[in-house]
Amino acid sequence: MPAGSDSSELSTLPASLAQQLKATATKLVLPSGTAAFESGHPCQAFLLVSKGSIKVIQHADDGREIVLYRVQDGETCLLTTACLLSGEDYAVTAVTECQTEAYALQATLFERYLDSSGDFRHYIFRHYSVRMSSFIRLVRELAFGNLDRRLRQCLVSRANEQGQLCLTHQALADELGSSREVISRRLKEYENLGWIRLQRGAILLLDKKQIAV
Amino acid sequence: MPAGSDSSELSTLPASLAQQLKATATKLVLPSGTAAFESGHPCQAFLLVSKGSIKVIQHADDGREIVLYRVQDGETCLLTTACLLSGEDYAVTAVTECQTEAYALQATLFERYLDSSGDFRHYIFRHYSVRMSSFIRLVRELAFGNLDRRLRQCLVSRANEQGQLCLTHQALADELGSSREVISRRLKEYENLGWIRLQRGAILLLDKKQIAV
DNA sequence: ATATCTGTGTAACCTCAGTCACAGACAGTG
DNA sequence: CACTGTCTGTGACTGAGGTTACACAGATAT
Repeated sequence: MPAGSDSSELSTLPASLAQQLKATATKLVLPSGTAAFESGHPCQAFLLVSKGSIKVIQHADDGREIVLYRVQDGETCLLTTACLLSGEDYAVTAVTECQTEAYALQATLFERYLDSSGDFRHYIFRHYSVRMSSFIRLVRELAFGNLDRRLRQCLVSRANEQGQLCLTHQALADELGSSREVISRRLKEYENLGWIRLQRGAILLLDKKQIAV
Repeated sequence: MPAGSDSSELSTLPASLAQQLKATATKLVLPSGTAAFESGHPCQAFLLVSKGSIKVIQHADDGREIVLYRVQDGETCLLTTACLLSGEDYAVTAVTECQTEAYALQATLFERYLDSSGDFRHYIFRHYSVRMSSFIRLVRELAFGNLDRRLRQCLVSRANEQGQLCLTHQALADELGSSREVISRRLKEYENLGWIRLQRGAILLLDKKQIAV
């Protein structure tokens, strides 16, 4: 998550361009839990998140789900870009995780920026690269990795500076495409090992070093 | 060069641009089984396959492997693009599956084309979109799907017009990130169901409709 | 023909993770 | 306070798929 830690508001874009984008786009303020877009719907606008967080989810037939990635401060949704460019419908769903501010750029405007602004292109391309790498990692973990490692990574990467996560076991299961009982079991193990302390609706990491392997 | 060469060579690019690219790039002819690039190595040039096929592979620690995607006639390697743009090393390996012709474009040249040619950009972006969708599908299948469906899809998609595949069970296992015995079992089932006929080093699809579900 | 290599068939086993069922535990509400 | 919904803990079961171990068959080389 190093990219997201920037001082928010499209900070990786030159100020003038960011200004211009904001001026031509529609500003949205989405409450927590809103669907930014849904699987099966057509894609109409390019999305730029200026503040907040949107998680992009793939649903299984049986109700399970897995988080593919997050779009946070100053980032764009790559799948939106992909859908815009290919004209396909969304194959995934996106939900805000907290109140989120975003700019929606009409498809035609998006294309115009893409053609006219080198900075904008670099910005988009850079994101593509990062996202691609993260997908590769995800595929690797899913194909060969064990849930154990994925859960541990998830704990570390989602904890705040104090090593605390305010997530239920179910939320973690949804994040990883697993089920609640499995996660509860694992977490209990970690607690017995002294790595974490479990609280209702929260987890405290006691030994980040041990967890992150 | 016969006029027909355009049909297989970078056909989605305007002829003039394809011409220009070829002129400024280095042409490579790689025998079957050559590593086009390897995990851990830096990325030095943009790759454009004009003829043949390169498979991009992710290795597990235990020797298993999974094919992430293929780069074929007229396509580019997206991970190469991603690595070039982000400056990261390759995290995967690429191996030619047959004698393959490709054009290698220096990183600086690549960036120049990206800046100067709208056609080139569209070409690159289009590919990104397609690849992205396929990754989403792969993640979905890995996270929730069963091997059965993946194997069946693989059989159908890799068969020639006569419904024949010249692949060993091991090769199929490597394609799917599974192991030989598991694949052999499954294939035997399919044969008992009358869907396929097994031969040494080859598989004959008898009932594509049934298989592809 | 013998030896060797590669590919396939199969049984027994093991592990991981998902599911079912249920019991508490905590927090908020009327 | 009791009631209710949400969250967690746990045991028992199940199934998919990976692993081990061998047998054997077709191909190729000596």
